Amino acid sequence: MSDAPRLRHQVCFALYSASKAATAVYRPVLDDLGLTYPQYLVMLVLWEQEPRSVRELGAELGLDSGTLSPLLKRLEGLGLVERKRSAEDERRVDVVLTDAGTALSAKTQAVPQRLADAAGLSAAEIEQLHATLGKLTAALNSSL
Amino acid sequence: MSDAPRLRHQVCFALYSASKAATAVYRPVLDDLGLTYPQYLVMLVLWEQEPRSVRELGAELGLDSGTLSPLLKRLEGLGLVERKRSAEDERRVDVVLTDAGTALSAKTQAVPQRLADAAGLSAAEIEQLHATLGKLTAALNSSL
DNA sequence: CACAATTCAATTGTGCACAACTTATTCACG
DNA sequence: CGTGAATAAGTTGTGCACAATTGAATTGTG
Repeated sequence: MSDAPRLRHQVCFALYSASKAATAVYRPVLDDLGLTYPQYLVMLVLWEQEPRSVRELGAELGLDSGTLSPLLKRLEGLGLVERKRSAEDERRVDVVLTDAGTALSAKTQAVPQRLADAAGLSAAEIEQLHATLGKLTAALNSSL
Repeated sequence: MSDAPRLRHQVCFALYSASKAATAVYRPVLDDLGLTYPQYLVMLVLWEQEPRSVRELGAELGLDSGTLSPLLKRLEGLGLVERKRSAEDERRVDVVLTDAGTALSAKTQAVPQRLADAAGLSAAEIEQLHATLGKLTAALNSSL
């Protein structure tokens, strides 16, 4: 019996639980903005730079068109983004922010602080966690 | 523009990406076993101790009956578990392993090693990551 | 230039996550 | 003891994640 892998010993489960807990902390704040967590991630990418094709968004976030297409349709329904076929390459769909989408950025300043407040970790621990997760994700993705 | 939170700086996104990458590493192995990752988590709990009520499984995994009820129905369909109303408390449903469910444990020995191999982190780094994630999850969950 | 291979986005289908609600059972307290 | 509160599991509905497929546009190569 003790030769079976145990739940509490699995780093994988620790990641899964931490990720769920983090999005749960964000949820009430994002609810006020009318966004889900993945929608917020897409908006973050667009606030940094736009227009972005569906493919570029997917590369940044690690999501495919099967996830992004309906998500972007919902963001468009909310009036936050617009989608239009690229003129140069008609395969591409460029996603741009509307005025409302751009304006929403100002209301999200407090969002990351929420996690930091609830984390119960020192700035140094956060920093190290962030660095280790980055190394881990890169190594895991390159092993596929 | 630079006052907007940026994707790469968000620990939340690092957790989200790492968790997805970890389950992606597990996926081909679990596919061979005919399990999804959440189904594997449920089996891990049952291999440690059974029977378990739906509520107990949910408490271990942080999942509610809305997620577990259909998942357990699928595990039952695979012939790995059985569900029966508890005799003492007819509100409860006890989940027990079938012989096939118990036997499956032997085939999962190599699963966690897969992640360790692909992680590219030292044992010490893994250990520290695990500890930090545990602290973080506990703090986040208690802040809700 | 023709046309096969590739790329991009969308769609379909399965399964997970979670909120809200329903129903059945048990518990608590008056 | 009886009834209202609490608890357990299930269902419904929405949205995300991902595999597989489709169809349109582009690219590369002969």
